[in-house]
Amino acid sequence: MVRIRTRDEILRVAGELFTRYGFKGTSLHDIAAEVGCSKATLLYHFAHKDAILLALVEPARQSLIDLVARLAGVDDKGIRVAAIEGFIDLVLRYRREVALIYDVTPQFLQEPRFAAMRELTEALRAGFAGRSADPADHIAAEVLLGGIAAVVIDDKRDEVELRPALVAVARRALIPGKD
Amino acid sequence: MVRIRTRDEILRVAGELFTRYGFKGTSLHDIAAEVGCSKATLLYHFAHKDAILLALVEPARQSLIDLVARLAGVDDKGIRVAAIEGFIDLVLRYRREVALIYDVTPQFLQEPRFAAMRELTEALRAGFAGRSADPADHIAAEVLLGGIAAVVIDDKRDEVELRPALVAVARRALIPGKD
DNA sequence: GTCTATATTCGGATAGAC
DNA sequence: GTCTATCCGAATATAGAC
Repeated sequence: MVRIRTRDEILRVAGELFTRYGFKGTSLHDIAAEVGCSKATLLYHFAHKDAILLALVEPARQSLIDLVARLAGVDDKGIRVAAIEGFIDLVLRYRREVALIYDVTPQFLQEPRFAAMRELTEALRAGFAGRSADPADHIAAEVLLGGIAAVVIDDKRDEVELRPALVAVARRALIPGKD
Repeated sequence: MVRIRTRDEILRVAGELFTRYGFKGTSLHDIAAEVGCSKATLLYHFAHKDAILLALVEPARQSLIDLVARLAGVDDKGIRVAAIEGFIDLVLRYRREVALIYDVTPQFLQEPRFAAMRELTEALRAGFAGRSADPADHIAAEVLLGGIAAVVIDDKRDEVELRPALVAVARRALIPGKD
């Protein structure tokens, strides 16, 4: 039972170090030292360094897939509110993972498993824009998508304080006549 | 006259490569090969790799200092519009430099010359929030600041199309009753 | 000012014993 | 499953000739 615990411990430590020093700023040596094992042990549990990060962000990626699938079933009238609240809930739940993904972008967008991420964020963007074809709505959606992500990464406030403020600013910016 | 041209050429090439492959993704070898000189020549003109990037973003940094100084003289009534338009004009003018700064953040925020950048963006943030003390206004300002930066970095549209859309979404989001 | 050659450090990854 | 030892490549930076 020590076996499985080592793997979990690697993920825990790597998550902390990647968050604090960035992915490139954290070496296998750093992780091994903190875990109290050798680099070889790291690479017994994970094929390579990238695989550690992939494992860390996998739950967030799955949640994004679920959200996009759910939005596909929402009609045009409710799409903006559903996309805004769904996205904000998602990034607040996975703040650390969002920070990690932004840290390694765009390098990881070439990873096969992350190539599909483009389509996912594009679907989300369309939801923010209320499925409008107007470029101005498209741009506004991008501003909010990027801005909300930036805030959950940098801001130290907790989600209880952030959530209503984020929802409010997104609604003002994206839904006409709602302020 | 070849002397000064080599330095300029290094900056030109480094700007391209940093933009395309990122700062860490570009080695001195890469730059030297593209310029057609040796790594040693690079380090004759610049003390180290970081100095090349600092030189590239210096004009943008100066413009930000100027903008913040200008905003200090604007009264509360006009501060939000002045901050919004000033910031958007700035980042549209220095799109490449903004992308570079975001690429190397937060590592470079520890650089002495860039430590002051925190105060600068904080002043800008206060302007976006209309100098309000309400945390919700603070958060909304952060969303717009980060979102606008994200768009000028990623979006391929030209500034003629981006500028009015960015100003419009920022005004809707930040200035009550103006949509 | 520019070069070649090299020092040095560091990082990811592998081999093979236990 | 975990270790020690080691390899290999990459990258920044320096030394010294021209």
